[in-house]
Amino acid sequence: MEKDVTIYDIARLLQLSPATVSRALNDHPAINSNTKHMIASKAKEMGYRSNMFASNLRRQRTSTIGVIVPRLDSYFMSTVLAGMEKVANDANYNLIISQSLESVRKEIANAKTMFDSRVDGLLVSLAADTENLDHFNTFFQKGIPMILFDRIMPQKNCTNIVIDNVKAGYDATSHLIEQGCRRIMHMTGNIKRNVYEDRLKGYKLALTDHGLAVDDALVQLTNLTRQDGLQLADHIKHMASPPDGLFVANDFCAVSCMGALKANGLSIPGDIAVVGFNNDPVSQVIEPNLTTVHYPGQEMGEIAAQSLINHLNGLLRINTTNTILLNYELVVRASSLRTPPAESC
Amino acid sequence: MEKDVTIYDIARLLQLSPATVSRALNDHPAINSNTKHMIASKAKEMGYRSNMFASNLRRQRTSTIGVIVPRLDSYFMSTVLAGMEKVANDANYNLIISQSLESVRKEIANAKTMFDSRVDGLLVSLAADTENLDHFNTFFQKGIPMILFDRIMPQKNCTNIVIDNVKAGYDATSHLIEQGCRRIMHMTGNIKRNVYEDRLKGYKLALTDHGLAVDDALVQLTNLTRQDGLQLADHIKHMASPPDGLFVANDFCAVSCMGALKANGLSIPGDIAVVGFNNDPVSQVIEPNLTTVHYPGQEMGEIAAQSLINHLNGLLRINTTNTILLNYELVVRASSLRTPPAESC
DNA sequence: TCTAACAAAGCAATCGGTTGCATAAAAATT
DNA sequence: AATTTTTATGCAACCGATTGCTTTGTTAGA
Repeated sequence: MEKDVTIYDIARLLQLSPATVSRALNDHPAINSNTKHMIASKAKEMGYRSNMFASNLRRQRTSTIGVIVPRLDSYFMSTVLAGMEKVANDANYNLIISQSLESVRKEIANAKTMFDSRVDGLLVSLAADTENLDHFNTFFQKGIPMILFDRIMPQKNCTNIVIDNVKAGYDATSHLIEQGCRRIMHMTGNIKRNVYEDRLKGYKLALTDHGLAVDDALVQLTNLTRQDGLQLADHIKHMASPPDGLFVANDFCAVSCMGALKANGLSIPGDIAVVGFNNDPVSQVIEPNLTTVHYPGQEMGEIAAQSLINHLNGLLRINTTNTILLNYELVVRASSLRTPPAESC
Repeated sequence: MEKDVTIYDIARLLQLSPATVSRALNDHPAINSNTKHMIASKAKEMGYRSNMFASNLRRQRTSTIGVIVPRLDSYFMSTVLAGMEKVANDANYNLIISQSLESVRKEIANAKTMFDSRVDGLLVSLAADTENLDHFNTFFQKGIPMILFDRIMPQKNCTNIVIDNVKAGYDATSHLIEQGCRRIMHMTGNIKRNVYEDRLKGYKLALTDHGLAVDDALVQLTNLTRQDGLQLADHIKHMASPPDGLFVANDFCAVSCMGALKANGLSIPGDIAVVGFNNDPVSQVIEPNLTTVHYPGQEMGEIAAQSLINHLNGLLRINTTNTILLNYELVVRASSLRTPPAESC
């Protein structure tokens, strides 16, 4: 447990002042480059590492970014975080990650912890039941920047990073229609959340655009759990006129539902064509493989982190930008593909 | 962007010294309880929050725990992290989480970042190809405690938290044998990692204990990806004498393999009974539901974090403890259940 | 040769809590 | 009443890096 090397140690050995050492290590222009090299190599030799606390205390910043996500256990989220980590590391920022487990209560607690940890900025994807951003007011008041991604909510001075969920929902639904579906069911999550609300909007829009009626009995609002998937299959089984297409706002739930539908003797995509959302690896495990909407998590994470860091470094004001839309892609697989395209209008 | 409240502000208003305020806020016994209450309420009223950096700087500790895991995107890992977060929050510790993405290179970089962040302790689950713990030497030298969980490696002065993978592998294999399987294949991961090595050991032990020969052609070492699952199914298809039982060390891979096996016309569990590992939600999505080994991630996370924190608080020396074994459970589902038990020896 | 301009480095205060030691006041003991 | 003990608080140094301002030394220009 030997003592840490400080800039004072380096200064003493090199007969310099700590100020010079500090400036040299921070590549300050007023320091002679020979001196810089000498200091840098000595520091390395002695195994010096900067004391972030002293530095943070003086600088009044932490080089730490807080991340709050609903859950960590999705393929999508893990790619997002990988992207954020990459960018943050490169820029010498640390990440503090916490999960709200889809509950505002926990989200509020997380926000408080982040605030007390004095993060320089915040990257947030909202919990299912978050209705307002009041718990982030302390951040807004102090001018601590915050970026919302994926699960967003309009907010002054706050950049949002998303895909166009309306359009994605529209495309998914249109695809089913093109495959000959005429009674398309949609199961989605809590429509307090933009992602689900928007996908629902897109779904409805696609129906009307193609001259199909919107039937509220065909829209199921659930929590998108495995259980919900099973229940939907059961529900479909007992419907007088069951749907011939199904658009589920989440792959995992779609897959569990597919299993139950098949068990009920329905053929997919023959009797009912299915489209999911997110391109979770599970979509390629189920038989038939699930058609789904892919969007790049890694990229979303990178962009979110980079935008925040640029803002912190004064390179980009995030309050002038406001929404960044990323591209998505409808990945057509067997669960929805009826060949040849049925055109039985 | 108003100025932060400090203990000096509180001291001035209350006509006390900063020292008293500091002690009061830390519940120091030498401070009168009336004074404590007065200070506490004033602090609350003024919206005081402690400056962790000043505190850390002086105390020479960070109240931060570093966590390095192979990946975040598994159900198991997310429950582990949830458990850690819970315990850490309650004990006023922060978590810094990073993923090695199964690569030593990244793991080394993560360890360095953690070291520079001066975490008080480390919770680690090793990457697939980690062969030694040299990159943690800086921690050992400084006496920074480290606990390994799940993916472990024997190390002096380092508590390990695991399940008995040998026994679990043994049980899984025995279960298949009891269901009448006589040619049991085992697919596992990199056997540099204890979890896979041990499950393999258990598999072999079960075979010999039941008088079955160990056939190396029936042991497949892969990366347990979806692709590997598909390839195994293909391989099985072309085997002269195919197996009648399959034990895969990972649910996701097992499930992808099952899909391909079924596509090849094999019936599960009739032609081939399958057991996975981890009790991933996907095991309940596949048809037939997958028999698997469940073990409590949340609990593992809680125990790991609590042990570390106890050690940091001097309540428990982790170098005296050494291995904590958690219970697991074989969850029997349809993928392996042949009723009535076939006894065709 | 003398001064202006610039480059390089040092001084010392600062960030906000923490803590060993000293002190003062009150309570207990003789 | 005098002394010891206990309780409650204050003083001031300290943790390690940063930075505005000053100083010293050097080079260029007059």
